[in-house]
Amino acid sequence: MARGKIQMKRIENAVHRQVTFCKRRAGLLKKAKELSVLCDADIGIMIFSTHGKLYELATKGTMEGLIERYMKKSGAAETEVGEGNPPPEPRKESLMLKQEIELLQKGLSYMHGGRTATMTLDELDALERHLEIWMCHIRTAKYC
Amino acid sequence: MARGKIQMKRIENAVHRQVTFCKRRAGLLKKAKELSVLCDADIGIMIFSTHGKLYELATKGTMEGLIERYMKKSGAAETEVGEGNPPPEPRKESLMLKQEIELLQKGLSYMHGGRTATMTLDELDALERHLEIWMCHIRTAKYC
DNA sequence: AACTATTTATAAGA
DNA sequence: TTCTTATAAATAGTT
Repeated sequence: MARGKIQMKRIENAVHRQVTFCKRRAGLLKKAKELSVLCDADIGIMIFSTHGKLYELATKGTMEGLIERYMKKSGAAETEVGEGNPPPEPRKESLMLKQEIELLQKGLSYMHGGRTATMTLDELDALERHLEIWMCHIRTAKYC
Repeated sequence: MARGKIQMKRIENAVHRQVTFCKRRAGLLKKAKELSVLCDADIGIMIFSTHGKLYELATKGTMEGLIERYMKKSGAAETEVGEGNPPPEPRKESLMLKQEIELLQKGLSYMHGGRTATMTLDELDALERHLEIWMCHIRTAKYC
């Protein structure tokens, strides 16, 4: 964009690439802040460099807050889609789903929280069985 | 930036603001794509308009994938919360739990419903990784 | 890190 | 909304 245009492909020279990364990253974040101020928008940006370093911007609140907002948006869309296509036995299926999710939630909080939840051996067995089945399904789905 | 510069503050005229939002949003996303290509970076952008509409960009994989990566980088809260680790920050922990449950719900409806939900390969991979970790935890819990 | 010649983005107008 | 264009801003190559 100056002293000659450049090809839109990965810059091979590593030094060159690093310099451009710094400059353009600064430019991008500046533009984002401007857009946020001018148009009253909330913007979150995550940039992972080639070597995994993270650069971030959240123009309002924290990135976590924006991520939560994002999850709600995309989650709501999924629920709508799911309800739009009624599967074979909706009532039974949703009941089973609910139970499985309940079990898993308990399992997750057990694992994460450590001491905040307790599970009986029966529940642990049930969860393990479920996990095995789920994993089996996942692997089938992946390779089909 | 043309035909006169503008003040860096919220544009009061609503029509004006909307036009600028469209133009600059497009500009920002273009710049992000360029940075991603030129410098081999992975970038996620979330833009919430004044009225809550979401615009997003993920230059690699899905936004969920980038969010997961973000959580790992920024949070001490790893997916593998071992007994030895100190308790993670409560806010981050609950956010991660929420994300994991959301992922699993999607996975469950995918398996049960068959065609009601679709999952990307990235999401399937993520779910499989989670299931493996969960199963490992379960087995540890059972025999201790 | 600073400097500019150019390219790119865009504010205002049509 | 889309196009045009004068001008502001960003930046590639250089020092």
